[in-house]
Amino acid sequence: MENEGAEGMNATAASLLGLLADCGELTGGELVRTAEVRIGRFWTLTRSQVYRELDALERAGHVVPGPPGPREARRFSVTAQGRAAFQRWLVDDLPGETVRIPLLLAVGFGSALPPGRLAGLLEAEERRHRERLADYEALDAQLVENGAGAHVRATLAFGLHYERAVLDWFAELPPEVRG
Amino acid sequence: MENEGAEGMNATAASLLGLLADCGELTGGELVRTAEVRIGRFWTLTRSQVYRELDALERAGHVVPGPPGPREARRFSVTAQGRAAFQRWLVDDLPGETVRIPLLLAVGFGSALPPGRLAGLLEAEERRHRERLADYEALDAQLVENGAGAHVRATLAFGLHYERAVLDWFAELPPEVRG
DNA sequence: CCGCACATGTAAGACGTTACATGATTGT
DNA sequence: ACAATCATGTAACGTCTTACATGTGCGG
Repeated sequence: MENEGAEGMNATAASLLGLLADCGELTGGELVRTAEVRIGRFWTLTRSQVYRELDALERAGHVVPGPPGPREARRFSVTAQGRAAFQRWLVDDLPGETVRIPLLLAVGFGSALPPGRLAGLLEAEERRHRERLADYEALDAQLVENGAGAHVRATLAFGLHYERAVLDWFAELPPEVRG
Repeated sequence: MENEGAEGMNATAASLLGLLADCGELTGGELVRTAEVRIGRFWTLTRSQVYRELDALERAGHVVPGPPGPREARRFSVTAQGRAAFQRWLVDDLPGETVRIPLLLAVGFGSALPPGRLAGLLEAEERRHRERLADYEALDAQLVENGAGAHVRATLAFGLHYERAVLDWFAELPPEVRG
């Protein structure tokens, strides 16, 4: 009945609880792949983080491992205590967003660049965003067909809005900036 | 004429070179404050990072300190070599954006929440974004009056587009998600 | 002249990333 | 049965964050 560690949980660990609460029993690798689909580019998880946090969550009693399968792979499931901790975390400790955009360094300090250089950077980046938007749109159409839940579609909708905003921004850049 | 360390530069160090190239001589504290104004929420810098990277940049010959002022505070300025390294970094090593949005965890896994809880979270977050947008708009008007450069305004424009996109997304959330 | 508030610089720890060794699986 | 391929788990590293000690200028 120990409630230790409930307060000191970080966002990465919390996201694992959310995934397990939603998807049932998963191994470390499955968690990584599932996260990519469910929250994609706006919530990254690497294997190293997953294993480290699963350890911590197990010690805190928020998850329990099933029997070991091939290659020591254990399926974890969330405990009732873990579920409660996740909900508390969402309400009490939800951190703000972190956004870091190196391209803005190039734009903000672009006046120090030889003319033409910035244009190339912008072009490449714009193409990447265009591709992402197309991917998201295809994925959304697919979700609609499969009758996916509103929550999943809402997270994808964020991606759609984000990519469109970035592309709008590109389109509005004045000629002086393009160099 | 040593060109060591040119390749192993990280994004934080690079941003300092950009700032120094653009603003002349600055101390550590001034760098932190200037960064807040120039690239704001989309490029965060903490004091610890700044001092660590200034050390590295000095060892690499990319910046040189002026005479010590009060409390050992030295004004750094960028060298010709540092300028060149910054430009190379922009073109060759510019990393992709990193975006991490904890709120999307709440939305994506919100079906596991007791009804009503998610609505409160969304409301609070929406208010924050509305305030930020208002701040950006005021700041932009100010920049126009002062006849600021196109590059500075372009970075701020990103913030405007971003905040509007987030608010649009909020507005479009279906009732099922609000719980 | 003294105390308060603030800014500076530093150090320790938490977090995220990258690169590696090892164990399974597929196809031939 | 063997080789090639891929996934898994781990360890080492780099970066970011938080919290602290120290020094400085301002107001009484």
